[in-house]
Amino acid sequence: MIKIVKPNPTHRAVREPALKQPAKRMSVRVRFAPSPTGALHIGGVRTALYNYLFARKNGGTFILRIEDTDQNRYVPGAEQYIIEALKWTHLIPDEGVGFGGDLGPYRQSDRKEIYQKYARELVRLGHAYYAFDTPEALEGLRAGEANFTYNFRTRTGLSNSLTLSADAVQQHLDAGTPCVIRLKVEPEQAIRIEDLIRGEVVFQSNELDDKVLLKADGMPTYHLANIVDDHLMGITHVIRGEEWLPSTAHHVLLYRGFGWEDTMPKFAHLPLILKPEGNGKLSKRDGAKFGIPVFPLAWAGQTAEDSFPGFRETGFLPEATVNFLALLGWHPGGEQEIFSMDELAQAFSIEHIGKSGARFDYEKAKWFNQRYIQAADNRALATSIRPLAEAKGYRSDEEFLVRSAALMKERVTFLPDFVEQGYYLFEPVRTYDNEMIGKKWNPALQPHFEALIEHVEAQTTFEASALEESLKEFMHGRSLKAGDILPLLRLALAGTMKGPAVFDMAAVLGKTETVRRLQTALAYFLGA
RNA sequence: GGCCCGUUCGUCUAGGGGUUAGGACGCAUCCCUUUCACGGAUGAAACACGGGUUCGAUUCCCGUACGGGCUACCA
Repeated sequence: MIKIVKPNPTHRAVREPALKQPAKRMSVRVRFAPSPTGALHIGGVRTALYNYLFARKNGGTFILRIEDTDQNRYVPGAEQYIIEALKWTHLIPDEGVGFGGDLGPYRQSDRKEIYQKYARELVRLGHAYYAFDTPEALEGLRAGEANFTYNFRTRTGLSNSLTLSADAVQQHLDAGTPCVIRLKVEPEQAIRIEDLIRGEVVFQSNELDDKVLLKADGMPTYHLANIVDDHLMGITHVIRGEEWLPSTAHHVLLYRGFGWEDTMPKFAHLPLILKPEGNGKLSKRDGAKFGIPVFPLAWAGQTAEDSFPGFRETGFLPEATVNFLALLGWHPGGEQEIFSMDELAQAFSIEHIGKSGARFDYEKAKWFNQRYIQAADNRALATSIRPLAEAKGYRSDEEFLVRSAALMKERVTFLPDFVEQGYYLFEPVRTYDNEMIGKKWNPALQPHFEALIEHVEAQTTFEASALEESLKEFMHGRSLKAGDILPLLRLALAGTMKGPAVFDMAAVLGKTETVRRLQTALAYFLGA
């Protein structure tokens, strides 16, 4: 693997192109670049996953860059949330905020001066210009004409360094008049993009507006920051959501303007994740609407409306979450459904990413989780169950949890189900299935049941198969059918007809507890 | 409105000029099991529509419809 060492970009002269190596000889470098405006949406996790898998597949580098250039939308804690979410899903960046790396800083608010320098450079090169129009003035224009755009047609009648005299511009700059820097889009150009997922996409520059590159507060917009950073960080492939496709033409113009087109990254625009029902892309509000998590981790916002449950808290295993997400919009062909992270990385290719939006299928997500729980090691499950048991004040010793996990793993969907559906392994029966008791119990059974309790009490070993053998012998001796006694035994131990094999439950519960439950149940049966 | 993207079972998808259009989730039935699950088997279920091109289109091209995204000094 050839590692290209680059000098610190902040010390580099602006006009020098940073990277001259042909793209094909560079090792793959991809970035996940979320904005810390709140909890990371599950779609964002999928974007991170695809970037991660692409990097892994190609022996490349996966970078986390925080795009916090909008000071108004900054949400405290969001950055930490993003990092924690990536860790939970095992999408560990090789470089980035919180992960080191030589091409930082990786937080855009820490790179403000860099963008300003490049923005001015683009003005000098004639591909950008200062604009002094106030936001209010532009709003007024939009109010008058709904389709108003700041472009090659309208800019000649507006207040900017293209229409003002050099002196007037200098005066404004000296006086510190608030201004932005805009991209100067030249008309009559066709901009072709070779998208790795969609093929050729063509835009006409006449349709494009003169995007703001540097805002009046000195911060760059996404468009400028993204190009400057991708270039300085040596990004080879931009894998991002489809919502960015329309602005990619502007991005290409920026690469051209800076003279970086020969090292421009390749683009791959991912299809969106759609709502479970109805139209449109999955949004955070859909979580409450459909009663499903749409975030990897729970998020506690300022208000109840801004607080959301997460996959983790719902009881999803990270591996199942990743597997589910990976197949939402991508499939390698073939008939395999269950993939480990290594297998995903091995099988991954951008060519197999679908073009159309993928509906968020929660039933499928549940199925994956169930499969992963079934396949999980009992001891690993015990570790996951322990905090849940402790939270309820249940016993949580290793061996007991391991045995409980073994009994319940094939009938749960989520981690908390172990202590909720299977609560009777941890605490006495809360409610009995009266309908079933009505069907199975009759007073004539009382002496047999009493004898059963004695019989159980007399057991020397308390292991499932021995117990089963012994009880079957007991029933045979009294001419009782399994159907006469076993359902009642189950009801006594669990209160419900659902659950693990009775003898397994008895063994896990232990003799003392089993006898106690039989006694309690008998009293209940007699009273019922 | 304008620009851009998309459309195979209900859902996620495989496939690709000639296939009984394959798999998975979900659903239904059956088997296993004196519980519930797991597992196994079977079944119902799809190429949006209209024109081309072609001996032949679900597959290629063009329209239409429908869906989606973008259209900020947000990302």
